[in-house]
Amino acid sequence: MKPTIRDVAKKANVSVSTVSRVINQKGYVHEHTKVLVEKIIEEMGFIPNQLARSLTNRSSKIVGVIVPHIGHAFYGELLEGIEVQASIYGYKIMFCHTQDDPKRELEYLQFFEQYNIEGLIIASNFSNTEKLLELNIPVITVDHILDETIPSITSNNIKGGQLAAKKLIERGCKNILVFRGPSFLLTTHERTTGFITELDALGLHADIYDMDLINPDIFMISEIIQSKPNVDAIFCFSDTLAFVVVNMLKEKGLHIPNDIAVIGYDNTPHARWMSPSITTIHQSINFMGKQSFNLLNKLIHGIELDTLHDIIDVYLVERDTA
Amino acid sequence: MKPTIRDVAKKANVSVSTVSRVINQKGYVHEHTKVLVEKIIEEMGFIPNQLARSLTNRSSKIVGVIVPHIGHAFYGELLEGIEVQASIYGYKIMFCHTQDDPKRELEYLQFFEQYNIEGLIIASNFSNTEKLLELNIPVITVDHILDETIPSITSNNIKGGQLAAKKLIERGCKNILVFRGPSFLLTTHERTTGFITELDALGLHADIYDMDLINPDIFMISEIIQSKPNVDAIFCFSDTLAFVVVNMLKEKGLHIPNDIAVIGYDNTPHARWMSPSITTIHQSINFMGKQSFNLLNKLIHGIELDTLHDIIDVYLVERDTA
DNA sequence: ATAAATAATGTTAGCGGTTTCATAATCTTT
DNA sequence: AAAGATTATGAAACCGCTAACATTATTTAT
Repeated sequence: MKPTIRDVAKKANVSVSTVSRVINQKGYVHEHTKVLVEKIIEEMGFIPNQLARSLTNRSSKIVGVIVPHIGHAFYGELLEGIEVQASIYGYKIMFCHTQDDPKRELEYLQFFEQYNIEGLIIASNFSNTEKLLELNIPVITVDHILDETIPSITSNNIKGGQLAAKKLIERGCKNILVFRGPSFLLTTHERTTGFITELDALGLHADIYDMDLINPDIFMISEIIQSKPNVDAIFCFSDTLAFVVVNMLKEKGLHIPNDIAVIGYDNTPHARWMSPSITTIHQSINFMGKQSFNLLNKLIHGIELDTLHDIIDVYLVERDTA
Repeated sequence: MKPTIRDVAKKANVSVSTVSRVINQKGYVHEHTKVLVEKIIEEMGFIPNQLARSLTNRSSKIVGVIVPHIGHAFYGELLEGIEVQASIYGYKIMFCHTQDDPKRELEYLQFFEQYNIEGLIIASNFSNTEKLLELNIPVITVDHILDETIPSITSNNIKGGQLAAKKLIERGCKNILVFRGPSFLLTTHERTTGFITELDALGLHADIYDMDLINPDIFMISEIIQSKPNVDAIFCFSDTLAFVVVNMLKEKGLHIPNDIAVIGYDNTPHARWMSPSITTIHQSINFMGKQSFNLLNKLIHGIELDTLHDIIDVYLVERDTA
């Protein structure tokens, strides 16, 4: 059986509170006894039971993270960023991937509550804002904004759209297609807005299509490209999409970027490996993850925020497709 | 403040033990009082505190998962599989990505212990087998075998190698290159063995190179291909690698698969989207994840195992590169 | 030297549950 | 109707730890 604080106390011939003081480095304890207790802790391999600790302090040192799909590169990287930062501050993360199922979201919210989690990071389009606020713990959202009052970390999607537009304008493109994401996402709207306003300023126009960013509908894409023979640029809202598009255009014998330019989004490794390598908008997903935890951490410790909604910078990575 | 079991008991005018019996559906409790208590639980929104529960039962309902990098598609998918299955059985998962740092592994092992995790799934090349066994909880490994006594879920890498070899032999390839993974991985050896034995049987030979499966060294690959002008097949141990290779070969104006055939490994989405689409060995990573949890779950509940080392089947996905 | 302040340690009551044991109420059985 | 079995409930100890409070030992100040 694992040794408890009482076992240690008995062996050290002191009271449990003294041992507790030693572990927590809190309150008075003589150097002598401190050394002794530490030696015995070491000897017995005593590890304080965090569950019991949490019960008394109501601080579990756990934060919850909700993502739609952990298997997707974006969320994996995000989670990695969050976890790295969390571990620095001694926090463990408990995660849930909802698969966009509101039932799972709710279920997990309960689980999290049962474990006294100290804060919650939401990267899914959570449907139940009220339940969230009932939680009475700090909550933040990442990559989207659920509510004006809930702090968030988002990417500068407007700038992302603008950068892409500027690049295409600079190339002299006039006949532009936008393969954007699903219209219910804030990111989709922001990128579109950024892109369109730049074009508008020059009286240019773009045809916009809603797509699945993760599992591109190859047939649909093919149809669209087929039906628009004189398009000279396509702005894709994910590298995955750009990837499929570039392959398709090459198949048709079109020269990229001379006949048609392509800009992707995300700067995934594949964008660099592709030939021609894909010009894309870089988002620091990992950094967003880190900042998410930092934000939550401030909230947990009652540190005042400079901004409720932090926006992470993006930049254009110039490569061979535009 | 969250209501506790005592709050419920008071409001229902019963003792805490009765409420406990109701929550756990255990022991005698009159139908009347049961209904009453349930109503009040509902009313007050009472959720039993799992931390307190764990303390008495020593069952935290948490399992730990250790992966090297959560940001990588393989581990993301694995984790997704594990989590889906775990949630079915009411288990939460706490994970750690070690970034191949043994210090982080040890650190997390301690954390896990503090939280009384009930079992541990290891997908990293854990360095400290003794510490692991000291843990006194069920441990399994996935995608590799750490120790003959530690149950595992692995992929049928030997068959994977064989399938690739058979396919290339069938195409009449004679001048074969293998871009495999790092030599310290079991998977690397198994796939190599499977591949080579098939070739050996026909007196064929292959040149083998060790590579980083995740961040391919583009320059090195290019050098090798350059220096071997009459190669007619390349077997890559990851789709990522195959991806880079295919792009490079296309660049050189070689026809795939007629001039040179390529087989990848993993069956990632990109393999399908690439043009030409990549012939590859499919591993059900998600399924491996599910099976990992199932295996661990059996161990946790003392259910006897049929096999200590379960091997998940693979198959060849025929596409355009071979 | 004595009071006051500080340091060192122990006792004990929780935290929010589960569980054993005791007791009371109800139902069988003969 | 009395004894025995079954059902229903409560009191209290305990899981492993923290923290408030009490107590004693040691300094420091006057």
